[in-house]
Amino acid sequence: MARVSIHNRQDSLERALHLFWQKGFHATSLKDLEKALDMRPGSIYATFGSKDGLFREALERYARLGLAELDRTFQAYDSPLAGLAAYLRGLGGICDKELPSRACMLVKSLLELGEREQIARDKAEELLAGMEARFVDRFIAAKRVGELDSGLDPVRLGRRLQAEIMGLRAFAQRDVDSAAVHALAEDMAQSLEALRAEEVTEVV
Amino acid sequence: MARVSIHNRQDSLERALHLFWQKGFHATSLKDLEKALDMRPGSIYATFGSKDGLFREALERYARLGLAELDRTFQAYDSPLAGLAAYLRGLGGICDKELPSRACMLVKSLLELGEREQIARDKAEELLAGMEARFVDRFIAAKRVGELDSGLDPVRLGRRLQAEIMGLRAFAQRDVDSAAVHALAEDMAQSLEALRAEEVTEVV
DNA sequence: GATAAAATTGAGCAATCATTCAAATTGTCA
DNA sequence: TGACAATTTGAATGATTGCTCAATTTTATC
Repeated sequence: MARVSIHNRQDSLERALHLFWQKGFHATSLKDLEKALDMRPGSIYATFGSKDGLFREALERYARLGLAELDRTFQAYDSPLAGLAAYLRGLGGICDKELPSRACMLVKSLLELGEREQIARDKAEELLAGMEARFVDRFIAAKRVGELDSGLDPVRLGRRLQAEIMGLRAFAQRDVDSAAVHALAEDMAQSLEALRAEEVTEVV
Repeated sequence: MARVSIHNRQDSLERALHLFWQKGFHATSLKDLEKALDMRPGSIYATFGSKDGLFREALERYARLGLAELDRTFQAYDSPLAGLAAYLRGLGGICDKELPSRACMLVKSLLELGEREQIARDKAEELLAGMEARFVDRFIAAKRVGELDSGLDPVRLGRRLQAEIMGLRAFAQRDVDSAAVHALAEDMAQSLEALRAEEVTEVV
């Protein structure tokens, strides 16, 4: 007994995500969003509460899709270390894709947002912590199957990997050759594979 | 035969740099700048032309100071590799300092600025290219003195190092323990030192 | 002290910002 | 078909944006 919405929430979020990822929070105006979502201000506010709220939901969608891709890569490899290396090598092709930005949206948000957007900032931090946890988890798995020397700290390795990926994608945001980014990712992947304990190489 | 300025240009730039580095380009308003520089809009525009122009000059100041610190570190070490590693370890203490931001301002700008601020964006790219060149130069020097295997590519190593630093500082922007950042920098420094060719270790 | 030139002021500009809300619209169910 | 309620609309809000410029102030030089 009521009117039904003509907009699909996930589709709207996808469009908003595209804009926010490309232009950042501050440079994306409500006018931009109105056009991209084909919604008038009232509808946007009735649906998402505020620009901040819409941004936060877009952030969550970004992280969810990113984690899904991460897991998809990991599941394609029996070896945890090989999965991580494959993910890095995949990022090497980031310049060849058509993306709103080559930099990670979580990092862009972390660097852009200040105290005035504290809630969204906290959300970005939380999602980054989730990504870190995923990396740490893979290093723990690698240790369990004997791919990693028992002296190495999975938490430290996970953080290091996250920092490397942040750096790779920030570097890729520069106006550089795709080949340079491929080479960079390859170097990072090889460093990661060099962690492999030599005693169990036959497990690969 | 004319009135003399009461403002020191470098001092004004330092204050503007502090604000821009902390809040980013978009979140820094002219009102903020007027207060920080203790200048009225007319004076700011007469001196720097535009918000964009002021930002660009602040960026240049940031890069100039950064390069100076880089060189200062390098000059303190005879070994190029040791100098680079020391710079990395120094960055590990970034959480302990009082800075407008722990992230690199060039990276913040690279990620935040879009087509509408193309000129400032190009400036950030140019300055980042200059930093990369400095790193490459050190790896070339390391190769010359035999610290580096002749098979390694200094350009590739320089880019890798820049990406690592970008990642380290982006990671440090997260709400993490200072100790985690110290450990991260230490790990990166050790990876760098692992490049040292074993035949000439006595040069250190 | 008069003059000229440079520097500074700050009110005010048009444009844009995120946001609100009363009114209009639309689909559902009785 | 009529009534209800969720949804959408878009004009209008007050605040803020970057910026301009005529008027004023200041100081060196004659």
